[in-house]
Amino acid sequence: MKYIEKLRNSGLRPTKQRLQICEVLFDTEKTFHFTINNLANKIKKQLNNKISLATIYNTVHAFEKKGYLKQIPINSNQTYFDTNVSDHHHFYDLKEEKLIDLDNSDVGPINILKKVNGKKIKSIEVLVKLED
Amino acid sequence: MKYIEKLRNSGLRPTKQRLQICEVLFDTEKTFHFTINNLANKIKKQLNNKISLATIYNTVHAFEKKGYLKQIPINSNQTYFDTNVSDHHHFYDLKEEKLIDLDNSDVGPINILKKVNGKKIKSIEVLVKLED
DNA sequence: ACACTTATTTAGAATGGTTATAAACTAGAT
DNA sequence: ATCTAGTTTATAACCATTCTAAATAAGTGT
Ligand SMILES: [Mn+2]
Ligand SMILES: [Mn+2]
Ligand SMILES: [Zn+2]
Ligand SMILES: [Zn+2]
Repeated sequence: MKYIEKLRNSGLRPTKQRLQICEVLFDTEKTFHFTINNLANKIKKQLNNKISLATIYNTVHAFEKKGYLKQIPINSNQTYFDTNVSDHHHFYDLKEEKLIDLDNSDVGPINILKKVNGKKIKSIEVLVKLED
Repeated sequence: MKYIEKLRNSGLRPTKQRLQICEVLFDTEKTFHFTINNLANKIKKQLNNKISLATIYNTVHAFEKKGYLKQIPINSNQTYFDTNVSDHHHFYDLKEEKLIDLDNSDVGPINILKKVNGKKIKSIEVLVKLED
């Protein structure tokens, strides 16, 4: 399996559950945005065996910490994650409650002129809300 | 009282509770960021009478809907609000878990090149995460 | 293959921010 | 003063997320 090495190199044991979650998350043509609930449903459909919700939470957080997933800052009752971990931004369609990727090239270069004493910039994220 | 008209014009009855919350939120030199929990504590300290948590939630949401407060898109277990309703952006200090305003002039002009069929841009919000 | 250690999975309980409920109260209108 | 719709309130319910602790599985050494 192609994810075994990736997991081992990250200090994560390549368990059956993690490998299956990898398939659901990363064996896709395109990257996508999801909530834990979305992911649990997708897993239920695609896989024959059950993975407990606790494991899904654990795995998503482990992958996020290792940089294989990104959390998207957005106000929702559920946390949104992104399998696209490159630097990029988002449209948020308020009516559809859907995220749409904005490549860095779709947003002009962003220059932060203000500095904060002793802190450095870790990330810059742009959220563009859309209405009809 | 200076908030009575403002509330009436918004179709909100100027109740004692709403007027007091207005004072706590808007009778300040500087604008600030808060969670409902923050606000409830501030109210407890500044006021002699009690305002129920339900009323604080109701009022904050009513004010948000009327445009007197802004919700800040950020990943936290609590929702953050802003008494600064002008177009502006934020630093988020990951260690201190604090928001810092970024004026529009602190961020170069942002030009969104991508368009979405039949949708128009409602807002553009930049979140700059800070680490040590 | 076996024993041993440590990581992981799991069901279910607990947590906690937020929202819903429905009864008491109040502002504004007549 | 009376009426009506809006508001406040205590409390319950909701529900995404985290915690717990016991069972299971992976890795390591022999
Ligand atoms: Mn996380
Ligand atoms: Mn709201
Ligand atoms: Zn994305
Ligand atoms: Zn602000």
